Amino acid sequence: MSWTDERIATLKTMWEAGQTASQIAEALGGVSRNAVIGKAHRLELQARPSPVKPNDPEAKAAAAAEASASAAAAAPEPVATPEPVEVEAPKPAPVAEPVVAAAKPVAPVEPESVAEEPEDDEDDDEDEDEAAPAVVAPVRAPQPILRSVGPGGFLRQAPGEQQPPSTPAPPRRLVPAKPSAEMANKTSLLELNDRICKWPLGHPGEPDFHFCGKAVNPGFPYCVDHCGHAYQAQLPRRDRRPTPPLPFGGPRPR
DNA sequence: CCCTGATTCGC
DNA sequence: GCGAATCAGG
Repeated sequence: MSWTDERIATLKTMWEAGQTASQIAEALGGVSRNAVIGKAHRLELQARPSPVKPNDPEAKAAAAAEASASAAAAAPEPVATPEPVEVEAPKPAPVAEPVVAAAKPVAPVEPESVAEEPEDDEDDDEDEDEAAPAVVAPVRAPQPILRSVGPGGFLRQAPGEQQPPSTPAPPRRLVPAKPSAEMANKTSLLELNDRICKWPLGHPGEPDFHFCGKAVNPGFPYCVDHCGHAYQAQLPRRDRRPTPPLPFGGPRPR
């Protein structure tokens, strides 16, 4: 498999959405997790909290110098470091769980259809083109956004808990228009934002996979209807439904 | 063990 | 440029 534009776009999107390399690899198909990571680095996509990342430049330099034993000739070590600098930023571990993955790249689209955005480019905020069919914002999400609810695990989230999106007006990017009639009115991965329902419909990778796309129940990632599915009171074990509904329709035949 | 991402290095 | 092998933390 080669890195086509579509595949690269999917990689970028999913990587930035906080999907793990494994998930991305599986969604893309035909590539390994390593391939995804390698490609991501080559694309200079970067800086996802890594388990193994050394973030102390000093230590890193030292380690490097040590490792390359006789390599470097002159490496004047900056020994002067009066203040221990706290570089570490507290990073919330990605909670990416059964996160929804993969917008299957659809048919290539003709360039002219996404040519420009002529109108008044001034849209300093929430005046999103709600009804606008084609072009929407990027999935720039600081943290993994999508959570689903497993049969036993109920992810509760108080409305106040959710960070109000600190990026109200991310740089607007153009995404390909819906190339086919089937995809019209379907909300794709590329169109998710903070105020539309992210409830997945269908299965990732399938042609008609899309998201609910209705307006969210404020403070939640889903619309009111789907919040009803996602957040349920914990029932006593014996009273629980024998087959708790899975958000994605359960395991898929492989 | 499993997972994760980073890095290296032969191709 | 690509990705398997390897490393290393959780």
